[in-house]
Amino acid sequence: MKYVALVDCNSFYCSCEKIFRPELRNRPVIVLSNNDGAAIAFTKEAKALGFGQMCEAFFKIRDRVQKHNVTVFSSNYTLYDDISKRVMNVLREFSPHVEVYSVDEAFVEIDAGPGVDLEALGQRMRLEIFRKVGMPVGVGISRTKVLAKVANKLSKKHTGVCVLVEEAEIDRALRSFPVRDIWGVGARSAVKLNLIDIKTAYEFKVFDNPTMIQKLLTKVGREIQDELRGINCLSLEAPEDKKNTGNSRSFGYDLFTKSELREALAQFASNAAQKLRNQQSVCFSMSAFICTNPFKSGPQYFGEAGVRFTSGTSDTLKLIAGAHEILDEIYRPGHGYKKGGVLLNHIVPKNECQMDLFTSDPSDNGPLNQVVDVINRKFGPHTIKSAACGIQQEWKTIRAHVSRQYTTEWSELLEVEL
DNA sequence: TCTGGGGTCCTAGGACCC
DNA sequence: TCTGGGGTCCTAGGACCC
Repeated sequence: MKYVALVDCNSFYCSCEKIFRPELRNRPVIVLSNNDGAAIAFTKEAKALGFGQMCEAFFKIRDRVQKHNVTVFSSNYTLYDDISKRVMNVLREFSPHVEVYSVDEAFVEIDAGPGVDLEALGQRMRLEIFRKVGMPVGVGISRTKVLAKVANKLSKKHTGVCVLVEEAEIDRALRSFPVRDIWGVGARSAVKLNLIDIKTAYEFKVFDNPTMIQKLLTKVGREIQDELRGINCLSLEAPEDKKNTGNSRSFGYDLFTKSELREALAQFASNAAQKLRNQQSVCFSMSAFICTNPFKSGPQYFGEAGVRFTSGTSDTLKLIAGAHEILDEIYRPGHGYKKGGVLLNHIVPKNECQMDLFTSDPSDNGPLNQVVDVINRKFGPHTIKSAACGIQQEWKTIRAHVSRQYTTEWSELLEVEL
């Protein structure tokens, strides 16, 4: 019999920070977004103090944070990515079929004979992950992905593991489970369902009018309904190459000059190009945008445009040139720009790339990009880069409370006093 | 002063083809 | 007054996820 487990890390970003700061055990911790702008992750101790509203502006809660002596971190994605990889590797010891769904959660296919104690299996997963990585997780086990998500949510209230396999126990759980909390049912869909008097997951499960569900929630909604009934519609997926990718950031302060924006967009284009090369792909078009700060009063501006390439490319220099071409088109003097970004579209694997009639080699600047990648992999990102990205990068994101690269930089390893 | 970043999928409608 | 029928591809927009 096949089951699916959803394993997700508790307060993932905060828990990553706490691994290396044992004195913070049972203490309130908050992690901030890029630019230290908003609070995005909270430990349960922080939530108990009344924090926990996702994306709340940091400046609005700063006083309360100090008053309650909450420890604050800037986000340290290098660290979080590395811890994430370690957690996923432990899960692979339990099953060959692991779908990494996000940085902090994964679906695990479990092939278990009758009589296997799923509860005990879930507990073993928790223990192993905590022992090997130091990360607390919750485990939900059921028959479909959607049900495993439900079980996972309930696991937080229990012992960290929740198994929903028997029809009767599934129904009991669904009866007190709001539709809005179902994976895939967002705010909009929940309103539509409430309007036809469907408030709980159980009412959704037994609502027998597929045409109506199709009309209200499209095919997506119908599949969720089937999954609630124990019918597998969403199988575990192998990781696929990204179909779109990009890089965007808020700036540390408002940018007014074109030259600053040129630097920033060059950096975003470089980062995006790097992602593309990491997955052995090329893109045929790109777009870029710059915009003003929507939280400020006064005239707003959002400028966006795109360029196409006659042949697929993942060349940093070509993408930087593309970003600059777009900037010439969309830049309007006089505005203070708060954010910008670069998006790469029409991505295909390099070896399936259609060549154009006039270019003999699709890997433009191939050797140059290759050697740049090798150097940066060995000596750290940004060791070598295009001068267009600037040296000082004054526009860069503010990270006043960032922790060390404990696991990815020799110079920042944890020191232990004996 | 200060307000995140990066994705996926589905559908409707327009452009275009014969 | 009356103006074909059948198809594909692309894009924008909506909704959702973490």
